Amino acid sequence: MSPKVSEAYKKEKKIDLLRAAKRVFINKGYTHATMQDVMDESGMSRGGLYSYFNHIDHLFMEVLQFEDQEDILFFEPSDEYPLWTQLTEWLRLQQKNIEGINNSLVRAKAEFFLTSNYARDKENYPYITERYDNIKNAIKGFIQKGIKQGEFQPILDPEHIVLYFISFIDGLMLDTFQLGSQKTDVKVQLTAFQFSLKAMLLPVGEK
Amino acid sequence: MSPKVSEAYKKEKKIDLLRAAKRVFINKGYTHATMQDVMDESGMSRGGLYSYFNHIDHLFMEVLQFEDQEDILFFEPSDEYPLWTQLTEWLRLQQKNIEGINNSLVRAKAEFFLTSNYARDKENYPYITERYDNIKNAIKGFIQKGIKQGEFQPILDPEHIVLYFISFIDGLMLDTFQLGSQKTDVKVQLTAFQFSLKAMLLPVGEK
DNA sequence: ATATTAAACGACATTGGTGTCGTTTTCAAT
DNA sequence: ATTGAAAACGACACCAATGTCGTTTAATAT
Repeated sequence: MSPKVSEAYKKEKKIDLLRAAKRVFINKGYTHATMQDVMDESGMSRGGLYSYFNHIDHLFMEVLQFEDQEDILFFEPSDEYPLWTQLTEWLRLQQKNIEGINNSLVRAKAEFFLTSNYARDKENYPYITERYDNIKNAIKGFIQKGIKQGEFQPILDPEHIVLYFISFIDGLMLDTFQLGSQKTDVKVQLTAFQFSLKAMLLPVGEK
Repeated sequence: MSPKVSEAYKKEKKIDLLRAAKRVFINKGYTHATMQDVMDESGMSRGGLYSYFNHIDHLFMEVLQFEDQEDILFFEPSDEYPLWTQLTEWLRLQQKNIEGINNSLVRAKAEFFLTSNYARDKENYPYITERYDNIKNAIKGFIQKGIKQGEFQPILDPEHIVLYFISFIDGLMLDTFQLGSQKTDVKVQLTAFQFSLKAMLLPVGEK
């Protein structure tokens, strides 16, 4: 009856595997990563690995969830600083983020979203859509808070600004991954974007 | 000595194959397309196909070149209309373009750029970089012409505006491919983008 | 110590695709 | 018609990766 090891042990082991898998996906991307790679990286045997994850898409999706928790938190508005300041701060952070894109899952994610049948089956796996909605709502909430506080006086529908926001960031990531950060000049693009945002949001107290 | 068929015949045959391949890549993307698919679609045998293209990356790159000729032409400025009018016209065209993204090579291209070793080997295959530079220069030339003619009075460095331009369009395409055009609301995003451009370029005679 | 149980192992059959190569077909020159 | 060249064919050997399953190992309860 009694299991050989504790639940905690299995949880730990699984997290080890996820970490190893993440390293593999960062190095090789999604398409070229194999279960064998994860076995090698983690030291786990074939049968062992398959007892935790029955195929690589499953594994990748678990890595994503493991990762995602952090991302949304970015757009929790704080009351300490003006929202516009928080926004520019966020953009500054993104610069570092995107410049270091080769050590992130960005490439693997893009590949996964483009190629995996799981990712592309919106009916049964609404993951991508939900993800998009989550980040959209986080940013929209942020802007709406700014409106309510009288800090922003947007010229365009906030919803539209948000969509535009996301497209730009996604495009910048994609291009930077492909061409390198000095080619795409991440910093100046983010400056141009900040300029656009200012023209759209008209934050008070900004010249 | 004499070849069995004319040069013209071989050229024709090759174009047939490229067309078939293009259909395959539009339907299946890059990663999931196989030489077998192209054989089926074109009716050509295995050996025959391989005598034209020795592997699928080669085939894809030829499809791209075949396709690319059109793309750059978009940004040949005409003297008939104000450049700003041409720009808004171009954006209007892009809307249709991006909304019909499922019948284009956009997905396959993105996959190829992300995953193919040929695409990612910048040293030996500078194709991507050249492509980016070409489109960049086309748009930059367009803007500079506007400056010279006194039609644009940009607030930011035109180079930066162009980089920003490309990122946004790429991001919009990617997101739209993944989520569908009603989800990303292509039209309003392009409107927002137009607004940004206006704020950056300050076209004369536009309120 | 011993028994029990499931975690971990790794050999194996299977799959899906690749690229080659000897053969067949077909066209055009004679 | 006959013949020679090369285009088109398709069987085949090969490879890389998958997922399974019977066996081994090791932690815990007794």
